[in-house]
Amino acid sequence: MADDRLSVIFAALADPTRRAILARLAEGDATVTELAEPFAISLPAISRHLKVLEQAGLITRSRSAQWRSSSLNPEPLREATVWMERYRQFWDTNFDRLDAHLKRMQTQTERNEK
Amino acid sequence: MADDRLSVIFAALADPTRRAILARLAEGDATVTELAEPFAISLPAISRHLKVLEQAGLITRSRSAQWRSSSLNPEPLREATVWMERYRQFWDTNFDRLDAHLKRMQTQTERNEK
DNA sequence: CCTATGTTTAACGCATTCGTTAATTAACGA
DNA sequence: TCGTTAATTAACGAATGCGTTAAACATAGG
Repeated sequence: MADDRLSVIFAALADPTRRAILARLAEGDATVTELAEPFAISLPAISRHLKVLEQAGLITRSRSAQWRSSSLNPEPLREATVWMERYRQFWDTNFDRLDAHLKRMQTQTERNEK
Repeated sequence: MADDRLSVIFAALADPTRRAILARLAEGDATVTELAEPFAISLPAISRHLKVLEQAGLITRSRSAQWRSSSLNPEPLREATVWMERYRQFWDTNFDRLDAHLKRMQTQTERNEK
């Protein structure tokens, strides 16, 4: 994987387990064990996923006694979205075209039904 | 890599060469050779990148004689953004300002094009 | 100090990714 | 038909990703 920031962010998001972890953290901070609970994979595997998310800046971590709490940091998601914004105009216009197309189809169908 | 749709999309975006190809295609369709030109990598490597982008649905391809033209399909970017929208509420308050800024930019661009 | 609990690190295997060069396929055009 | 151009496929190697189990580390608390 390339080591530029956006690549690291997208690569971190390219795993469903990691996206699920982010979804869980959106509901509140959690320890490693809590985060691991819904998954059928080992604790070390979760630990690695957290490291990936941390390196992408998507989570921050704090220690309290032997527990390490993770919390969501959505800033990289904003960065990723900013990058995609360049294409928004593109997809909006495509949608307009698709929408118009669908409307024409509908009109045609209605005519055929009469 | 997991084979769910979002994972495939994010994985496709996790490579700077592929993102550069998308950026180029935003300016208009191009052949494989044209797309390869800015990069110091071989044509087969570009061909593979295009395959990855195609499988992610980010480009569509057409053939005319011996040239294969690629064109941007931004729909998967919309999907990725939709996924990220869930986290928008967590984003930096600066984001609202940025978003407003981007919207203004777009409106301005649209005006300029008329 | 010893043990239990939470988490990470080490060491390994397997699959995938990304690049290469060489060979192959496809289509045009003299 | 033959040579040229465009692109893909084949075959290979090095690096990375993701999982495992076993061992190590860190802290609380009797």
